[in-house]
Amino acid sequence: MPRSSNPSAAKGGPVTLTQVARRAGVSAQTVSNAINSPDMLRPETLERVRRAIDEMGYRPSRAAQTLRTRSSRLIGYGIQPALSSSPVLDRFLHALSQAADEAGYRILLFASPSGGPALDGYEELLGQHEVDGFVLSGTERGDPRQAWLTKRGVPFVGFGRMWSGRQIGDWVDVDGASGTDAAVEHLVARGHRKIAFLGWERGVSGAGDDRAEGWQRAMRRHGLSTRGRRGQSVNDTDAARMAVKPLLDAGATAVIAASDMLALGCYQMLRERGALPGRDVSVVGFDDSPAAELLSPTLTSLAQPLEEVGRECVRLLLDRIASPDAPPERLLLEPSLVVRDSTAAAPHGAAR
Amino acid sequence: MPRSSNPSAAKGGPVTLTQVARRAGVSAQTVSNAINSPDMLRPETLERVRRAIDEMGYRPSRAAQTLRTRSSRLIGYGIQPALSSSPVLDRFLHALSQAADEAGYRILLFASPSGGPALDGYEELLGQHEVDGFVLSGTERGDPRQAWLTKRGVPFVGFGRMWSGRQIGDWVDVDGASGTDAAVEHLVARGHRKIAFLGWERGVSGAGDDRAEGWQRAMRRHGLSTRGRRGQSVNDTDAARMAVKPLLDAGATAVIAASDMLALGCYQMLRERGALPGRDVSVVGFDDSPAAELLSPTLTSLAQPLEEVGRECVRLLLDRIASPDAPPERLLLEPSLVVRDSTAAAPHGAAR
DNA sequence: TCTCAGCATTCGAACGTTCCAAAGACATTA
DNA sequence: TAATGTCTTTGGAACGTTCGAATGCTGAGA
Repeated sequence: MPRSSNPSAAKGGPVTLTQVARRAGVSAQTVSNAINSPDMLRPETLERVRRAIDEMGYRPSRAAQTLRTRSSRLIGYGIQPALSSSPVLDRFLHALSQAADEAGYRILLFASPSGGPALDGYEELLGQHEVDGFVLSGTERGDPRQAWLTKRGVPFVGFGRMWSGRQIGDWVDVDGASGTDAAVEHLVARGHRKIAFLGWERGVSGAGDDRAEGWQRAMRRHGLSTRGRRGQSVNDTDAARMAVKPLLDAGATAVIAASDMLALGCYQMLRERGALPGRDVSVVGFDDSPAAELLSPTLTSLAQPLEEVGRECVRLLLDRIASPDAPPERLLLEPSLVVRDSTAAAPHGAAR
Repeated sequence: MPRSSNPSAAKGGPVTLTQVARRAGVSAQTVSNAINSPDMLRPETLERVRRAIDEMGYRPSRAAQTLRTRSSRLIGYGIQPALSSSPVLDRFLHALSQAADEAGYRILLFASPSGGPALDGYEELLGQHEVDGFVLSGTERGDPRQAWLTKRGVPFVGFGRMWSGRQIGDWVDVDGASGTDAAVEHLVARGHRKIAFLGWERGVSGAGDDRAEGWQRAMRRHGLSTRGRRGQSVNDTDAARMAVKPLLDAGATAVIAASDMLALGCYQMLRERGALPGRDVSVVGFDDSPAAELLSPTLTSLAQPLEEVGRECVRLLLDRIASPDAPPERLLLEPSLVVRDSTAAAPHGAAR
């Protein structure tokens, strides 16, 4: 017999444990056991209970479970207004939500006001015992949240490491340096030697410095000079356009940008000079934003493994909830280079 | 005495209603009343109870409230992978979350699989009585969710109207036609006559057809011809680049695009022809995505009032929860034209 | 036959809140 | 004084689940 489509709406309120128990001819506790520790039951009884559950379309009430077990199976996430306008956050949120679902948890959103993360929202969710833990993102320099949560013994995981001071708590992050390093490898393999880096100003963004660092170390490893090959700009196509100019003037045959937005600025300057990205100068972006695929020529970019980040955030958080005193766990994941049309072999004669 | 910073962590479990009652020298019920219907208490008693609540840092347990009142004060939102890659959704989510917070509700996320909205997630949340209602977005032609939810009597509000068949349930939407109409007005006031529209293919997107419609009616109102002024493209800068070419060849001095992405394609084609957006040809985008401000020249674009949409979604949903049988309410909000550098007076001599 | 495990199941209580009905306090009126 | 009414407060039960301890059942060993 197929499960009836919506028994609970048919009459009265929702189906309860006790009703299922009556139907299966067992006690309520046994039905509970059938769900939570099935191997405690005699196979025959289990089968009978399961049939009753199925026929009646029973679903345990989350509220009652939460009340009794003191665990809501909810993860709090403070959503910030997209000040950084990172194309990453909403994809991350989907990945996070999916990973949580698979673990039997859900994401509970609350609005974090703009202008620095306030702690009020966290306090309120905790006070009402609504969540079992938090996932933080958009962590800034001197972010107070980690210390605050640690002090109260609240489980949390950050997406993003601490960029200043000592590390606190668990986190998952993407290894930006390793990404730009791989981009250099990719370009070197295609004959490029004069590889420039276009990033943000030094010191304002930990992630930005990290990405520059990877480029630098890979260049050094190949014995290539980085002098005069590093440009700085704010995250704005026009500023990027200007910042990339001296790099091109110095003969760079490839540019690695710290974001797709910056890469777009490179595109504009190249167009102005009558040069074609890919054919004349190779360009690599960072984040693999939706635009990367839509630009023409399509943009080679470093994709953050957001699904994996989401999965690992959930895993680390659940581990932390299970054992609050275990040593902190930190995970650095590799971005992957998505090669598209904006990178190709170095123009002949420019190789050295 | 200031409220102690974290009483519940100090010792034992969280503070309960009964503990507060004991301290204030009243019954538990009275404390409950102090919170839910304060004017039932004698002012003197109320004051005493309030002090106790404050001193002990009491917060009601959401789980117990939910169990007793059968209302979780949670709103479900099925988050979809950003297939449309609309820059709108994460800003909407923040607005929604904020509006919900202000009404004492919260947003509960669940992952909706890609490739069409499946109903499983909705079923599961309902079965466990986790949410009081849903907010839908990314509604497509023939979306089954509205009918399904209506059949089970579940409150919901859509962000986006039904584009095919008859309207079902409450919704809030942005009046795209009114937006493009306003864009035409803006351009006409600056002397433009040959105003083209670059949209998506007819019939694939209700919102797209709507935006075209507004352009068309405004043109007609001003006695301007639309023949040969409408271009079609998929949402891709390269396709847009090609699609806008014949429009420019036909002498258009302004282009209204159905999305910022399409507008970016216009920029590219203009650059190729040595023309400058704003000075030579005016361009208007749609959605006011973060990129609009970062392009150079900055892009005039139609901004959706997302904060208002979020607020109204919550309001309509709560109304629906309060009175399930009230007639449906539908709201069409106006986008606002954000004027930047890509629109200016028509070049002299091209005015007619 | 009796005792002792081991297993499967059940019983009673508890989680923290709100609903409902009833009790108490107090002033007003007959 | 007793009856009536209004305003404030209280007691007991219930929401649906899981915890901990206790029960009944079965067969092995003495």
